[in-house]
Amino acid sequence: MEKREEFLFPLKWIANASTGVRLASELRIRIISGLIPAGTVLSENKLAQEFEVSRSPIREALKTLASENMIRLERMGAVVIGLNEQDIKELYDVRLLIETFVYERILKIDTTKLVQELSKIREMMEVAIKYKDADEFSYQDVLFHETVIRSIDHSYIYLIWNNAKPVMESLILLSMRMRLEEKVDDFSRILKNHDLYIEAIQTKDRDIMIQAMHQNFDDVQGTVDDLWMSQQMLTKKGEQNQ
Amino acid sequence: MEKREEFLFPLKWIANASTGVRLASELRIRIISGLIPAGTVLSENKLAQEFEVSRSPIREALKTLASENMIRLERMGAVVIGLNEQDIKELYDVRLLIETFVYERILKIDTTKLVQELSKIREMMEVAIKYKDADEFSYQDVLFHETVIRSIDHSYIYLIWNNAKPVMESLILLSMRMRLEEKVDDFSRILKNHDLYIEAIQTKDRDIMIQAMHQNFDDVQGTVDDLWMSQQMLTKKGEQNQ
DNA sequence: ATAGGTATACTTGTATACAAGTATAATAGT
DNA sequence: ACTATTATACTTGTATACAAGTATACCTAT
Repeated sequence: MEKREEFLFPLKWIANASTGVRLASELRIRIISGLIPAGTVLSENKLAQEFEVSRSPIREALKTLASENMIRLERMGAVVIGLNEQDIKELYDVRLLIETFVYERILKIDTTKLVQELSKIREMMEVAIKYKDADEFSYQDVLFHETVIRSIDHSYIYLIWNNAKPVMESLILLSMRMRLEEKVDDFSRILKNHDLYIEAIQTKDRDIMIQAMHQNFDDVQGTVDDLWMSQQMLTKKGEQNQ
Repeated sequence: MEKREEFLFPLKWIANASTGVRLASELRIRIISGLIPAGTVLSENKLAQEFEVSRSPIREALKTLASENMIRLERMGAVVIGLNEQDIKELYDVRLLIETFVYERILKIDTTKLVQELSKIREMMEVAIKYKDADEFSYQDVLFHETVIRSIDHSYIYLIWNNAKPVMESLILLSMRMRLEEKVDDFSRILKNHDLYIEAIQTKDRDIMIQAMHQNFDDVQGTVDDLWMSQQMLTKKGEQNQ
């Protein structure tokens, strides 16, 4: 069997991280992309061989993925669960739930600094579009929402975010990569959506926030479609490499 | 230094679990109870010596605790964060958030079986009171809420629950142990509160659910007080054992 | 006395070794 | 042919070994 050295996850995002964290990121995105299909049984030993590391970081990665419901640790082997359409919708349920809660808190605090920070990120996103850098765009997109969530300084809400973030991040990443090739216009639409978010935070106008969230929610169907296409492409590519 | 073999966490709950999981449970409850105070720096080697195990399960436990925000993994040692009053309130924020979401979904499904299951758990709680078993009562209490949450079959909401559950469980456990000694009447009040939950689910009457959640929320202040007393007692006991 | 460097005793992260348990397959007996 | 048993090749969980890096304390030179 030919070894595949290609990594799906941006290496520079995890360059300083430990092997365990890096492995988790790579395995996660392979699972979400469908490159490792649901139902696959992962063995610690085989993974260790494949990635040429010991079982220690592999175990660490598998524990992480299990806590994200990406895999299910069983007696003999870790069974891949992955993400289906339903899961993605549920993931966005949670994000909507969190962000609604966060927004209610934001209404009570001074948002001057937050708005400034978000504006900066927004411009970063614009630059990312200009240079057609889907990875950078995704990074800034996730950072945008993380910044909003962190602003209310609520440790358990942030904990939930941290739990959902890796999956969210991979999902957005895959979606954006697809759109860059097929639906470039989507990027400016997403940018406008973020403008709306900023406006809602600045004006503290609930209606605008609802509108922003609604737009974001509508975009989920797109994400689902992109993921499906991404899976098709990757598996085809995989077959060619056989 | 004299070795303390006393375990705070009910051993029978984790008898079949791996060493790593057992250690996480015990360390968690020691941190929440204040027996291991915030700011303490935990070393993997020292913990391994203290519990007479290798570093492998210790590392596993520390990773788990870090994901629950109980500790913060740093370059040199794991720093204990613990729970302050604010954290507990935030934990209940999340629970309220989850349960509100869950209830909205429950309104749309058939609840016959759920109500029956909850009634069973309610009776278990009654038995636990009768035999003055605070641990059993806590177990059933947590199970009650978990059963409600699981009923809507939402993987990510359940994931959040699973992330918050261990801390919640330890918190309730400590609180119930205290109340058993000082405020026995609280138990019947909690039982009535659960009756209200069941009624709200059965009748699908939002007002009753709001009332039930409100009562539960009011109880948080009690939990905070109990925890504080529990911490006082345990640290005193600790000093005596020195 | 103080600044700078070095030795030392820690720390974590990863690799390897071993033990106990489980599924699979081959084999022996009927 | 089929069933039961045994051998084997896996699996995970835990212990230990090693490597690389970091803080502390001490020691030396000025």
